[in-house]
Amino acid sequence: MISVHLKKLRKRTDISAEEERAIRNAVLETRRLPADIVAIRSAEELHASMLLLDGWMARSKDLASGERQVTELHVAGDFADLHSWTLKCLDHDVLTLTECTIAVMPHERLKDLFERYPHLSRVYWFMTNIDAAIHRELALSLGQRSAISRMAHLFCELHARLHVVGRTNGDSYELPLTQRELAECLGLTVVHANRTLQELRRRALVEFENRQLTILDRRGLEGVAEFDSAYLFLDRRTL
Amino acid sequence: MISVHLKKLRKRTDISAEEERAIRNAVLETRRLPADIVAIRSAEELHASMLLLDGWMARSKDLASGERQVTELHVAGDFADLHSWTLKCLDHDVLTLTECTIAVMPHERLKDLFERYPHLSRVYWFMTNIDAAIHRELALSLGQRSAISRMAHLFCELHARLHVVGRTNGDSYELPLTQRELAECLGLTVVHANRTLQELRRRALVEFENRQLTILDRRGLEGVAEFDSAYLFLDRRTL
DNA sequence: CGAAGCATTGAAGTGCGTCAACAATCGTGG
DNA sequence: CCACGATTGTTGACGCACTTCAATGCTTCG
Repeated sequence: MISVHLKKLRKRTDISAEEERAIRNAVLETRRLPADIVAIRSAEELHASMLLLDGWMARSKDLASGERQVTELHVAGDFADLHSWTLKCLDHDVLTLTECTIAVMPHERLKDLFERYPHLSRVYWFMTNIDAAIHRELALSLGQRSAISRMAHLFCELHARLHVVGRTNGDSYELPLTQRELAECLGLTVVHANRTLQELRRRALVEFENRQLTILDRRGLEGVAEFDSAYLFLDRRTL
Repeated sequence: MISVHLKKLRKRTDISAEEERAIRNAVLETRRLPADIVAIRSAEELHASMLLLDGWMARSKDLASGERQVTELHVAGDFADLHSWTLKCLDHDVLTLTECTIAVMPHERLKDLFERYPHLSRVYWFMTNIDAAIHRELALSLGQRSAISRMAHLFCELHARLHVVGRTNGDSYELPLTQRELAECLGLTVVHANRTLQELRRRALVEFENRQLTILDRRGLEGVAEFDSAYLFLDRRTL
């Protein structure tokens, strides 16, 4: 199951067999989490990071009024909170959106792993830098893109990220989010997210039924989104 | 001059004399950059990172229409693009907002530094994680906060960050941004940024004259902003 | 001193939010 | 298997925060 994570890493750089063993040995246990729980509460002290092997998670922050912003979605292969290993506690909650399978990596083991394998230290640092790049693209969306462009952009990004880990089916992929959750990712109200989605359907850019998102017109969708995958750093490199 | 950077690090963790020497030795040269230039263009190949010693810089991304979003402001002591050492090229531009003094740290030397001092590797990884936390707080602002709350939040954040490096004067600090640049940080138009600023003045929360920002009512401002400095990780820790 | 950038103001428009109702779907227990 | 309550999706009417456009005065600095 952890192979989905190695797939993500190997899309970007070489990981030796020995390094792979070391990564696998850093896993304390594999666990299942039910859907719709707060897996990590903001500010709570942490001693392990969670590698998401299956299911969907989200990082979210909220205001006193209850308004919530999802700052990043996580799919199979993502480290949901690798940053907790230096931060010790998080500035946001981590939620499960579906039932999830996670691998638990104690911070102690991560420390050993990174000291023993400086290359892996660079690889994972690189991965957290990609996370930050995703955050910046989100800021661009929330600050400057229209609702329809924002939503189109999210659909493009998720396709690209899921493709890396082999979770797409042509131009289609499973997207188990409610419109409320979608709205929370996009800084919109549910009502407007609904209307925006309808507009994307009306323009024959996407379909979204039974938790399945299908991109009908890739060029068109990417055009509306001004999507350019460069910020996902999908090219191979030496680290 | 690099002492401002060490100040920032030592606010969070211990840096030994030997480590300090190593950091200083990683600097190839110190350089001055004029105001209002693109110091790094997005996607350009990089071989060194820039440590900002004096002046203000900004990371910015823009859309085809020319609309621009500033994703982070940088002040004295900040690494403007530490992430370029694993990313090789950036997903955003780096601009100078004022004349700047920077220390150039070649990626080769950073690699040596981090391999020789795993502790520093963790320290700098931690710093990039703080950057990401700042990004997430920005996403919350852009997605959920009102214009006035966003602006109040930015003023609070900058005060906290400048305080760490000793660049505040009580509740006052130099803020050499035009209203256009302020607007680009906040995802607003210049006109509305102007009106929002006036509203903050009208409520006697801040003054902003001659590039000098003064917080008149800290509690009030933090209240409007829902500001909580936890996401800046200002406490000391062992890494 | 003139030109260019910057701050400010007013009037009018609009994208998205709010409120409220209802329909469709889903999960659960009887 | 159906009944049900709860969650999710959809629609309409209306309101408002922010945008757009356009003009004017104010700095700043060659």
